Amino acid sequence: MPGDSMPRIADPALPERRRAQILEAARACFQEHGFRQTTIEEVCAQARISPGALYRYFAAKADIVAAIALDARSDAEAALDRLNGAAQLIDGLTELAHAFFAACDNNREAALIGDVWAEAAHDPLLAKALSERAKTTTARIAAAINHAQRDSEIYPALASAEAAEILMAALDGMALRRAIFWEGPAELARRFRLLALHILKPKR
Amino acid sequence: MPGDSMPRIADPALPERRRAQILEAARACFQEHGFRQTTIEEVCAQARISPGALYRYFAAKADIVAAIALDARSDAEAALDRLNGAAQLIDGLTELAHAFFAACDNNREAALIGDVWAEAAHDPLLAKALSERAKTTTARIAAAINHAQRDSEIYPALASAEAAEILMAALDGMALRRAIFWEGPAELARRFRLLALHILKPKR
DNA sequence: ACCTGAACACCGTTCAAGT
DNA sequence: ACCTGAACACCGTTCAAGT
Repeated sequence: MPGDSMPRIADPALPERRRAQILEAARACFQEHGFRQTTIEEVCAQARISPGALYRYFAAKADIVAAIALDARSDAEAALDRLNGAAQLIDGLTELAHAFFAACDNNREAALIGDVWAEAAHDPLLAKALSERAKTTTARIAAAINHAQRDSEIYPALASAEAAEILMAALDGMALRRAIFWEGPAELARRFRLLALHILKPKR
Repeated sequence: MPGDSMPRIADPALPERRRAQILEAARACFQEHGFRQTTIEEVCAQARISPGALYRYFAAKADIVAAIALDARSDAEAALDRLNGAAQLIDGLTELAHAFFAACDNNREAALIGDVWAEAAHDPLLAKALSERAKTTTARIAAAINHAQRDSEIYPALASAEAAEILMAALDGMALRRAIFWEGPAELARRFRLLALHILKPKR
C-alpha cells in the first residue's frame, strides 16, 4: 500500500557494518593482549560502541573469535588460487606456507591460533565450520597435486588426498609452534619446502 | 639443641601430596568440561579442599594447566626410551605417534591440548618450559635417526635434526586436528607412518 | 603450619529506559 | 530500530580468623 508507514529498516547495510566494526576492533585487541585477557569493555571502547550494542550483533564473546577465525578466508583463498596457476607445485606450496607463516609475523596474530583451536575444542559449531574449511582446502591442494601428476611434474608416489592431509597437518603444527617457539617464517617455509619435496618427489 | 621446640614442619611430604591431589582433580575436571569452563570451586570440590588451601599451592588457575602440561612427561619419555631400542626406526616412530594419539582417546584429553597451546602463547614461562621439552624430544629423535643411519637402516637423505623437527611439527599438527576433527588414532598413526617413510626413506 | 569460607574485585551478559 | 549504561550474576583470588 502506498504511503504506508515509517521505513521498517533505517539502513539495511548497518548490521553488516556494525559486525565488521566490532570484528576489526576485537581483532586488534585480541592480537595485542590475547582472547582471554581482552575484556568486552576494551573491545567496546575500541569499536566506540556500548556493551548493549555489541551483544545485539554477537551472542557471546566466543562468537567473536569464531567469526574472526572464519574470516581468515580471504588470504588463504588467494594463495590457493595462485597454487592452481603455479607451474611448479612445490614452489606454489612453499609460497602458500610462507604466506601463512608471515601473516602472523610482527603482530601477534600467531597467538590467536591457539585460542581458536582451544575454542573449537569446546564449540561444536566452530569445530564444524573449521572442519568444513579444512576439507575444502585439502581438496583443492589434492586437486593441484593431481594436476601436477598428470603433467608428470611429480611422481604419483602417494594418494594425492593423503599427501594433502599430511601437508596441511604439518602446516598447522608449524604455525602453532611458531606462536610458542618463535621460529622465523622464512626458516619454517624452508622446512616446509623440504617436507613437500620428500612427500611429493618432483621429477627434476 | 635437644628438646628444642615444636616440629617446624609437620609433614615434609604434604606439599607435594597436596599438589598431586589438586592436579589429579583438576585434570579430571578439565578433561570433562575444558579449562575455561571449569571453575576453581569445582576443582576444590573434586579435590576436597578449600579455595584458600588451593591457592596455597598454586598461584593461579593458569599455573594448574601449566603443571598438567609439563607432567605429561612420563608417557612420552617411556615411548622415547622404546624408540632407542627399536630395530626398525619407522616402526618405533609409528608406535610413538600412536601412543601420543591414543593417550587422548576416549577421554577428552585432546581438548586440553588446545588450551595448553593457547595458555603458552600468553605465558612466557610455560612457553619456555614447553620449548625446552620440545628441544629435548627433538634431540632424542634426531639421535635415533643418526643411529639408524649408521646402521644404514635408512638413507642419510636429510639432516637428522631437520627431519626430527618436521616429524614433531606434523605430530603436533595431527594431534591438534584430532581434537577438532575427530579422526581416529589408528588412521592418524597410519598417516604419520607414511610421512616418516617418505621423510626417512628406509632401505628395504 | 595449614586450613576454612566469607568477602572482594572483576568481567561477561542483560535489560529497563531513552531516541 | 537501535542504542546506552547501570545492574546482575558469576567466578578467580584474597584474607581475617580458626586449629
